[in-house]
Amino acid sequence: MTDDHRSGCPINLSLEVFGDKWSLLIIRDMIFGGKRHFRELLRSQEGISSNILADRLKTLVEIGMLTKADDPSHKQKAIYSLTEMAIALVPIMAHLGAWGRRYLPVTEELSIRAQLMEDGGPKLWELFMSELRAEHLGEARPEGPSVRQTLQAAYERVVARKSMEQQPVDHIHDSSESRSRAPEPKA
Amino acid sequence: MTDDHRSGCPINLSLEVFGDKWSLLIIRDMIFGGKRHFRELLRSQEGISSNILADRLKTLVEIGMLTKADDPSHKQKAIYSLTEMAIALVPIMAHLGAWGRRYLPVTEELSIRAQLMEDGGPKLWELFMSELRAEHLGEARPEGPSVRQTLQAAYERVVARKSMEQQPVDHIHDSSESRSRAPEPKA
DNA sequence: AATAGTGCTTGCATTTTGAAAGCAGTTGAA
DNA sequence: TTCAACTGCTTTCAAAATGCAAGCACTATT
Repeated sequence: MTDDHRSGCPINLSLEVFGDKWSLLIIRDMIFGGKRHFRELLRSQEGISSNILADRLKTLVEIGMLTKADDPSHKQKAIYSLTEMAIALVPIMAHLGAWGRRYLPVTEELSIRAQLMEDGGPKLWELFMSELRAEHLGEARPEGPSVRQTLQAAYERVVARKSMEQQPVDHIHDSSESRSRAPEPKA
Repeated sequence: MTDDHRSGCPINLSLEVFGDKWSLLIIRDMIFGGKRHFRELLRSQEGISSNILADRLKTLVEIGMLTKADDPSHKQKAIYSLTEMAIALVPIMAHLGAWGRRYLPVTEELSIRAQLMEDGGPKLWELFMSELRAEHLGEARPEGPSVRQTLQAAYERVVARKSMEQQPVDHIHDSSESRSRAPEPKA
């Protein structure tokens, strides 16, 4: 049972599910990064540690946002899949990305996907969701180029351009991350 | 300063702002409940404790989601106001509510607002946001009936109906909360 | 036979959360 | 003028969550 919720409010219940700093990032990496394995998810931008990842994956499976299965190619590999419950978060991800892009100090390369999602609007989100259903639930893959690959390509183009602009040569002498908003104070 | 973010990803940065169990509930109570004072916010459905509330309000003000001002009517009262940054969360609240309603064990009375928001769609959200800008930012109030009052009235109608349906008489003999989905197993 | 994965688990220190009580004022009614 | 109720918090201390580092029992590759 364990039906001890703080209240039956849908917003509260949603927060009980992913009101923490990691759960949504795992879903994000599965949706936008196409990650399916533990070790892949461990290499997140934000550096989740293995015990936390293990705990969250377990919880997400219990809740019904993910399913876990054996990978036929490797006896020790597990494959995690999104359920419809998790795929239904795509619009929320898009809104969160748009909101963060507008009000928070995002970097250009890590927010280009959010921008494309925002520009694409609900139609693109639906297409992406169909694609995810194909990948994770065995449905028929929609026609046309993959949304995830399109987003990924845009990301890589930004990374390439930025490394050209700032370091056309080969020696790296600075590691400060450039933000796409709020340029350096003039010291 | 304190620019130590885990990454410049907009979803990550959003979670750094309200990736916890309480911050969004405070915003929810201000948006949908019209609450502006500490003691009002303390009486949340979920029972936030005063130290957590104080801490979150402080953080939300620092981040720029809220502003704090003296209440002219009482020398010890503070009034909290939403900024545009917080008002821009209305669509996310709507999506979160819709998602929770679909996948989690919500109660009917606490999810009727979410249903009306979902039915109303982006047009209603925009109207609600205008109303909040009037209330919190001093802009001109949109014409027509108040969205919040409409939602509140619907909530009260459900509460009234449910208390009629289940307890037409006066003695209460059961305190189990009825959920609007997942009826009791037939034991 | 050695090396590089595989999904985790185990300690253990640090940080965050949470319930309860308290506090220095202010206000409104008797 | 006294007093109870109310104001936005703060303090205390226990419990829970988080996070880093290391390790583990395998499996697959070379």
